[in-house]
Amino acid sequence: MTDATDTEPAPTGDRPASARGRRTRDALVAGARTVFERDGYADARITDITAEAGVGTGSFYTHFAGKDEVFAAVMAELQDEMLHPHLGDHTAPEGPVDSIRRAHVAYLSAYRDNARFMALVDQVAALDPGLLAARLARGDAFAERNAGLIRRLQDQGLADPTLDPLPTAHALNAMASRMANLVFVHAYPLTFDELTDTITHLWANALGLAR
Amino acid sequence: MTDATDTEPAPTGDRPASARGRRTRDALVAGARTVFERDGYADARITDITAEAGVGTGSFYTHFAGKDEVFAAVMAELQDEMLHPHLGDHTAPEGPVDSIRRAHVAYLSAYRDNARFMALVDQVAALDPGLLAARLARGDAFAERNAGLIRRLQDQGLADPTLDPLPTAHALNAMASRMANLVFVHAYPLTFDELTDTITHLWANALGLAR
Amino acid sequence: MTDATDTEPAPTGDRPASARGRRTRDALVAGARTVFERDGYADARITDITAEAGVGTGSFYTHFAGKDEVFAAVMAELQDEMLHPHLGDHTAPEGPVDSIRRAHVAYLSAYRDNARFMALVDQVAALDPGLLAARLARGDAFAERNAGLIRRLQDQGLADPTLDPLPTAHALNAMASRMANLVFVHAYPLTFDELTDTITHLWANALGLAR
Amino acid sequence: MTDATDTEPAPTGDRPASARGRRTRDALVAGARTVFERDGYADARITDITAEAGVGTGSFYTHFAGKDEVFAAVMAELQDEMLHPHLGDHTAPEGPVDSIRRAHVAYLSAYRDNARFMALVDQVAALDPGLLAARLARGDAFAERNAGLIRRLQDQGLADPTLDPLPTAHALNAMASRMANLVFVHAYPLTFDELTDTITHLWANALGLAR
DNA sequence: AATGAATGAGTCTTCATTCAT
DNA sequence: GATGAATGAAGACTCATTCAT
Repeated sequence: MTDATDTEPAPTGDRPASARGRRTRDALVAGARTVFERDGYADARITDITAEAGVGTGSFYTHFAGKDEVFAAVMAELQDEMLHPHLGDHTAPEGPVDSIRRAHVAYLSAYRDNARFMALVDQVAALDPGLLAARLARGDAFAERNAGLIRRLQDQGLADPTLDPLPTAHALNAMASRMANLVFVHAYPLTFDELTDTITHLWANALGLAR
Repeated sequence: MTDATDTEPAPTGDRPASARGRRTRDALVAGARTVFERDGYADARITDITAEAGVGTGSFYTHFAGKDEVFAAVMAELQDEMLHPHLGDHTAPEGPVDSIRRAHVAYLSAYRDNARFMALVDQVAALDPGLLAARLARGDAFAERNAGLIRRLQDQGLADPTLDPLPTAHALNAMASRMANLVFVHAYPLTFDELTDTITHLWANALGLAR
Repeated sequence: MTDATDTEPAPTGDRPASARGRRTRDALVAGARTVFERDGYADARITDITAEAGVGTGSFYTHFAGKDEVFAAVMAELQDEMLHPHLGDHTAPEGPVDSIRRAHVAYLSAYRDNARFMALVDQVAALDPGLLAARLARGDAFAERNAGLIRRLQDQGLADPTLDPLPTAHALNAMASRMANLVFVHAYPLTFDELTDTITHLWANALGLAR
Repeated sequence: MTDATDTEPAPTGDRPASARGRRTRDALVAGARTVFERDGYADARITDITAEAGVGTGSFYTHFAGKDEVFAAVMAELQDEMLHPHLGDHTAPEGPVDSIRRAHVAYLSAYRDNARFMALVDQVAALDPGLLAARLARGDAFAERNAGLIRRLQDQGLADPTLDPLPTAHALNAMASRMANLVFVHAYPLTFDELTDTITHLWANALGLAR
């Protein structure tokens, strides 16, 4: 990765040790998010980010190696809010359709609240190989989780047993995330509830849960 | 409105009149596609495109106003192959599931054959407002068409009557196009047939066609 | 050296084909020489060179990849004037001491006329591995040539036979070039004739030509 | 001249009073030498030097005003080892040729042991007016000393009386120092003894000592 | 006296676009 | 219509230096 001549301190995504450093870094991440959402990834200039953060130009490079790295930092900040539906605990008193609805309400709310940036993530992932890999890995993890649920529903005789759980999970997740994009980013005219209903309904039908 | 000094030819997307002009323009579109697929949209330089096309730098501007315009020209080239599933004629002797499968085989084949560029279209649409509008409009048209089919199936008592046809069509189209992206662009391990089966199966289930 | 992804036109030291290109390149080389002599190598800015040449900033990169390359071009321009003493034809009617004097007069005149730049060559060679190699190779070639003369004088019984010709040639060349530097660059108080006499005298003595 | 706001400590080359300060300064000088020898003068960064020294960035400026000053400090460290040949005492029992040889053995050994840094001194002298003056002054002093010897040898009838002692001393010193550079820095293939012999031989011949 | 994060002036370099030939 | 050298605005990035702790 690095060789003997590489004596750079190599800024990483790590939080800085000192309180001052942490403050500057946080300001940069916040400023970056503002600028990214306002100007998009390609048009965001480093100096706009530092100006927005109220720090000097050079300070950017104390904390990040380049635009891609701040972007990753902003993404990381959102990680927890941004979990794809993982359908909670299927043994809850609620039925499977309720589980599916609840998970999507959580996911779609998070997407709605961060819509501008979520759109960017899709866009930028296509440009940056590192981000792309991370995003695909995350998609795999979500699908794995949901595939587990599907498998259990099949075992209980509740879901269509002829579906291959993993590809099915991928496909249904894709449906949900693209619809979120369409509605929250591109203002497709659907209320939050209509969106939730549509997705829940289609998941339920697709898995053959309906009766 | 115009005066004697206004000599701008104002390049359009129109085919040039002269044979020489047409040849140059075609070379540029072909070169652009190669370069876009190789380097992506953002990293594609005008001079790379002209070099690939084997024409002079300046000739680019005889035919296009900028990168976005060549991109649109490449897209136009693909337009016909690239129709989303529009499910043919539902009165055909085949059943509705067969119609759905046939439409997706057509769509997925086209996507597979142009995977690299299709990925770009998604990417670039997010960058360019003009392209975005065009893509959304196209998505709307596809969805409208499929919504018509769904409505007819509902009228015939074959499809779940509680589904709202238009949002449903959008959602199921989104599922298909994202899965195509996942498999053909990001090499998700699914054969062409497995992909077709999965999507057809999920469409059928989601619409409640299954018996 | 280059890999398959390297599609750059890669500007070289070659003269450009078009007359316009040649004019621009010549202006840049001339401007570079002026700026280098005025500001030194490290302090010479690309924009100063282009301003001096009366061309746009970008034009620099049409012709050179960087500061080192213009510098090499300026050096090449001087190559012919800047031959180290190669002592002419030893069979001339003049005696060996006259040959030595004549060669040094030529060399020292050239050095004097280009003193400012010659000083830079020494300086920059130490910074740039490519230039260093070129300079050492040139020094080797000069020494080889003079070693040939020394060998012939030894064969004729005129020069000290116990001297190893090649190291001797290197050492005496070094003496001449450093003295030229001292006098013409650092203004050591010696007239041109005094310098010529001193060097010629020391060469003659060192080779054992004196009687 | 000074007012209450003038609190600058004005760092000098002086050793600091406190033991801690002395330790830091010594570490910086040692680190600077390492970095200079590794990266050259122009590419040596202050932060590289402090990192190498294991001290904070700011500490550099407690002890030095800039890169040129550390460089001078490293040079000063070498001063004693680095005396040009000053030919000892000509009244020693040994003959003049032996004196010359002995002096060059001392000089060349010192050069060899510090070759990397000696090369830098030449390079940097050309960049920094202060260092240049110091180096020229030192060269003058060495030449003066050797000119004294030459004068005495001439008075004793041992050396060519037609040579002007001072320019001669400069020229022969130049020859020795450039050959040392060629052999020890640029790896010209000559053993230490061959180099010593060549230089001693040429000095002796040039001064007309031979018989 | 030491620290190291912050600073921003200073350059290099790229590349879309123009236009004389 | 074609050409490709010229252009210069725009931004990324570096690193010597400062200064609050």
